[in-house]
Amino acid sequence: MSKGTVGGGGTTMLRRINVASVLDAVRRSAPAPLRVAELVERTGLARPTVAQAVDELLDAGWLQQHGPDSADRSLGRPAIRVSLRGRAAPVLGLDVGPHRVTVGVSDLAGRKLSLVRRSGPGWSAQELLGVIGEVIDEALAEAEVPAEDVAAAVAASPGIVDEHTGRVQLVPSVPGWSAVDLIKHLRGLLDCPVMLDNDANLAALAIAAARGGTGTLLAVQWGERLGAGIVIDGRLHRGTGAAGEIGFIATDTDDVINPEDSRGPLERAVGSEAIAALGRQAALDNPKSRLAELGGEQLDTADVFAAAAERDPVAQSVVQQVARTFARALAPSVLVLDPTAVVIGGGVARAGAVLLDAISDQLRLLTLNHPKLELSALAEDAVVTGAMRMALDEVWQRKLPTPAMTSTT
Amino acid sequence: MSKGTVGGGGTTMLRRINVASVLDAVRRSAPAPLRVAELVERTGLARPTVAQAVDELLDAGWLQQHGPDSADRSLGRPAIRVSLRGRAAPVLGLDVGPHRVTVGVSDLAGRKLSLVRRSGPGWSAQELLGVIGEVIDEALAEAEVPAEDVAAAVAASPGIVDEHTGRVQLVPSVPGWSAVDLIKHLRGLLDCPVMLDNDANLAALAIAAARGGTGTLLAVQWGERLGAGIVIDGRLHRGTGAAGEIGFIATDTDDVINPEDSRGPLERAVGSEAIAALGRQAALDNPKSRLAELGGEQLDTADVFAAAAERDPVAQSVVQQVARTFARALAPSVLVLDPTAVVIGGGVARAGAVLLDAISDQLRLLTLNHPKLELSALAEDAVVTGAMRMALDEVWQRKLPTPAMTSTT
DNA sequence: AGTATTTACGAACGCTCGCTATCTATACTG
DNA sequence: CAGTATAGATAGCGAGCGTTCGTAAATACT
Repeated sequence: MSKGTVGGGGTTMLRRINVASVLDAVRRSAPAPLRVAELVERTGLARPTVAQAVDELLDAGWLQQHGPDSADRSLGRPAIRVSLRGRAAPVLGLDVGPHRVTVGVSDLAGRKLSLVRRSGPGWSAQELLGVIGEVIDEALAEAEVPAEDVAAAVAASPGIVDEHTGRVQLVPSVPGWSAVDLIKHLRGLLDCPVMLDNDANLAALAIAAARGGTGTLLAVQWGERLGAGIVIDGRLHRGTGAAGEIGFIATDTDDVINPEDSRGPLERAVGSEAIAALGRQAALDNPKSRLAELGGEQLDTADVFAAAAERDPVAQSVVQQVARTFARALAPSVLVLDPTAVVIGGGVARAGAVLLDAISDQLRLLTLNHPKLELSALAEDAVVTGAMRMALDEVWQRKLPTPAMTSTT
Repeated sequence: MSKGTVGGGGTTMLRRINVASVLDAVRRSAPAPLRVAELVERTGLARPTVAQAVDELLDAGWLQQHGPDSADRSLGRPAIRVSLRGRAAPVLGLDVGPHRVTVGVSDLAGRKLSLVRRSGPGWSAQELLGVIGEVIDEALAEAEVPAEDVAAAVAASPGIVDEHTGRVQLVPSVPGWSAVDLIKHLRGLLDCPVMLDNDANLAALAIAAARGGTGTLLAVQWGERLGAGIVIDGRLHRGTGAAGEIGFIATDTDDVINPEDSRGPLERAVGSEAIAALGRQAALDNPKSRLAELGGEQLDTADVFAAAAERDPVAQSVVQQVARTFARALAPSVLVLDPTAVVIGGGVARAGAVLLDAISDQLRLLTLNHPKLELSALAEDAVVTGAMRMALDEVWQRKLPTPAMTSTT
């Protein structure tokens, strides 16, 4: 450890700080271009200082110059305006699932340059690696970004991810997936920092970014499996690496976790598969119900919520039971975390208000401060958006304090 | 207009940064005095820079000069050594409870200057204010610190504390306490920044500081009531203000929270009062047990654990039941937070290994990553220590200009 | 159409600060 | 009592920021 926390030094360090300050100000107002005068205002620096910093950043390729805005009809000499040159450091986000691979490319300002999704009927681990490569190529081509320009990449994988080794534990559905070192594979393709994280974590990051502001967010991904991500003041909470694994919460007083089983008690109780099973049983018990009509033999999770929305009492009772189980499982965490909001995403979130209201009613009985309960607005793009978001954060964290290197492109 | 985001500026800002860097280095090695050469090493600055900074800090009273260490027999001219002058900014910590008021005074380096505790048989709100004033005076006198020198004060109160207004909700045992604006009262006495926080939060802060390092800590205070504090990488997690209220976790599938009741389900189930009641019932049912022998009519919580430690099966079964209820209540939060360690403090923590092992066994069945389970080493001083700690953090945060950019999103 | 006004860019000057290098001070060693 | 090793003080240099003044480019007014 050379220097402590506060990076001091000579005047060149001071200039770095000021350049970083200017760059940061531009980033904050992205994608709106800024005039130099505005930068002076926002950074509190003197004009020559800002001008010099802007020159340097233009040279290094971090900023791009705009012509005067024709719509801006103000008095005096028109100001030149600068904005982030997004292509300076495009980032890659991956969402790798057993049946679907999604790759997104985003520029430095957070603009989505491309998004490519490919579905398949359950790949093997080896096939999956091939598909990943193809989809990455496709997404980069569509975004017109050369592979060597990519500044950071983040991949989302289900299961519990070890932040450091990049290894994945507890993965369902893809045989041999935990043996694959996805990070190493991606490093071979990309030659840039590559990180791997839990899909629920990344979805939470995306949702938190979309909501904006500070506070604590508990973002639940509810599909066949259940996971959650926790974002506190914009930063992901990882714990020792397995934070947010709500799928393993016990629902019954006799439940215990079997480490061999890749699914946890709560997932078995209220995962989408379980909801469908409950619906089928209820339909069998009540053959004349709307639920039985709607679903027939291959009754689906969606059918349960559809029937409940039509006020079918049989379906409503199923939803009630699901909501109750879920709320009772989540309530302790809500009490302990006391989040600003709880957002539900994933396949089950399509159920809409029927489920949300039922959960909200139950949760109100079990918590002190009742957090806002919402459905995720990002739908299935949440994970890949969060992956890009994290990659962007990585780039900024590495580039902001030291924008010294002049990467001439 | 403040300086926006990142603190940049002229050379005077640079000097402030460097001075802060030096001060920070001294603080980190407190209470050990440092030679200038060591400061040069640690800060990475040049000697004249450090020397100038040290001069400035000596003038301002933040540092004090030591004579050469007679024990340090090294060659050459002996180095002058400097250390934090703790009296530069002493802080006050208060632990206000219904039956006991504790006030501690700490110097800038974290050394305890005085600790005064006064107990009484349940004060009214008005009496409590008077007692607080007296104990503060006493503690300040013992520490030989004039009241006007106090740089910050933090008070701990049970109940849920609103960080901003300083109002307290859900306070038991002290009639009219929630109507009192303790912060305002203390500001009248002290003329320095005053903050108020939950006692469990502050205890957690103290325990986290004692443990050191990073990671997530869940610190449970287990007495008649149950509360917990969460410390993530040294920083307290507050949520919207009521984080850590584990006492309100439901234990039964039919439990609901009654907002009128100041005690929650878990407190009613395994609070010290409840443990004693369980013990009494078990003793009645098994009059020949060691538990019944030990406890007699006014059987206490301590008796239950003592009998269990002597392997009395009746008492052990009570402990088992308590541990099981507690572990089942806490397990969801452990899954979600995935803490590095869970530390149990408060009166019940005196039970020792008997309880801890039982909880650990239960928790192992219900969680994925099993956190370290420990007893708090700080005993009853935890809360006031945490209060002083938070006051210190406040002082440092205000005094150290921190240009380490906190890139939040 | 010409002039005044407004706004912003650009360059020169002075100031502060930190770094390098040198010199002086002090105590232990032989 | 000289030699040596370590630490503290001092002068010169360079880098960067801030202030001030002059200049360029557009619009508004007469």
